[in-house]
Amino acid sequence: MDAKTLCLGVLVMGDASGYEIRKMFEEGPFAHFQDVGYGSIYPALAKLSEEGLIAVTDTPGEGHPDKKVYAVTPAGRAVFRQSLARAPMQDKIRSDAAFLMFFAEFLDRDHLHAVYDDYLAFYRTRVETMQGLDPEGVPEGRLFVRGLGLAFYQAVVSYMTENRDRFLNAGPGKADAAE
Amino acid sequence: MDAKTLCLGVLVMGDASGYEIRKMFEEGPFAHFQDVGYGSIYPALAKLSEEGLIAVTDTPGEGHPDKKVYAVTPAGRAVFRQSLARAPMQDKIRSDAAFLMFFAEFLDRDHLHAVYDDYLAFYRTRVETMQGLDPEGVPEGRLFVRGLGLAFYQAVVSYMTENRDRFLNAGPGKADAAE
DNA sequence: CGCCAATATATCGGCTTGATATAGTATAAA
DNA sequence: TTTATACTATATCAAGCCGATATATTGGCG
Repeated sequence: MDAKTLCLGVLVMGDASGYEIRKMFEEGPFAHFQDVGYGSIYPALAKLSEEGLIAVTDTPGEGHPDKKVYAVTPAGRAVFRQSLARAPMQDKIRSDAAFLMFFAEFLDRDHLHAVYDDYLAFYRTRVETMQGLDPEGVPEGRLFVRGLGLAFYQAVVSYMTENRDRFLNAGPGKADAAE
Repeated sequence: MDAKTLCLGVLVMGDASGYEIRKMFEEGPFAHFQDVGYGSIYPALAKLSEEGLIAVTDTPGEGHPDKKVYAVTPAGRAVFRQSLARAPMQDKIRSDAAFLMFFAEFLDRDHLHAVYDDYLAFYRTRVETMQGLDPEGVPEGRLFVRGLGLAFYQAVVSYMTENRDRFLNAGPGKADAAE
């Protein structure tokens, strides 16, 4: 999904500024399956404006720097729906921590230990945070996706808790002591 | 993890060509947590060669077009270990299918149905494929990461199987029938 | 013999990424 | 009071990545 579609997605749920859009992907409901940074959001909003798919309202002052609030136009809504109608691309997972654990033999014990526990702690926090806020009255799609994310995080936490000792106490392996 | 480090990772396990490196990320042991395309691999191999971290051997003929087989040098091995020593970046998941399901109200029933079942079928196949090959004699790290990937895929399959009817038969929702 | 699939290398435009710059506001410590 | 820190907010940029595409050879199938 390109940045333009992601921005439209946030905006069909309600008006927002670039900064607020970013937060949706950093901590909000999209945080666990999509990501976009400012470097993609601002150019995307500019293009969407040019194309007449969103409308801007300038809001200066009000206890914050000037703010540009964007709203989807009917044309934007139509384009968004068309984007969703296309077959989705395959999921992509990028885990540097997994890559690192794959090559456990190349790391010294302490570092591996630290990485493992940081990783596990991170996912544990994620699970707790998600369980904490129990959404009500939201459309079925949002509930479903939240549950999917939670199931995924819980699976990681379970696996890593159960296999921690076996993995960390495995023989040193000695990748290549030489060099 | 940048393309150079990913290539080094494959090469420390054994000599390979660019094409073979790609396959490691397409179907091989890295397929479920990393990805690199030719557009990153070939430039990376060129740079690694320049820097003396890998060595090339040209192998023409032999029942295939000419082939360049790369091998890590001792310097390359050292650099690889240093790369692993750096703190890993946060995991990143990009799921267009999840984004689509999040906005289920915007899709017509048949399309949503089709997307759902394709997605579920894809993960079911993944689980079966991974269960099929039971690796023996591989280092603990590889076993552990394979198990982690399997746990994740199984969680997705379970959740999607259990919640399928609830999700697909939920009220139409009517995103915005107007327009 | 033609056709398709697999092997193999390589490039390129467009987009994303991560870092950084800039600046106003708010809170609280020194 | 001044300083520092954090948050809100927009914006840009180089470096690198992504997906598509070009090119060419070998092997198998009907």
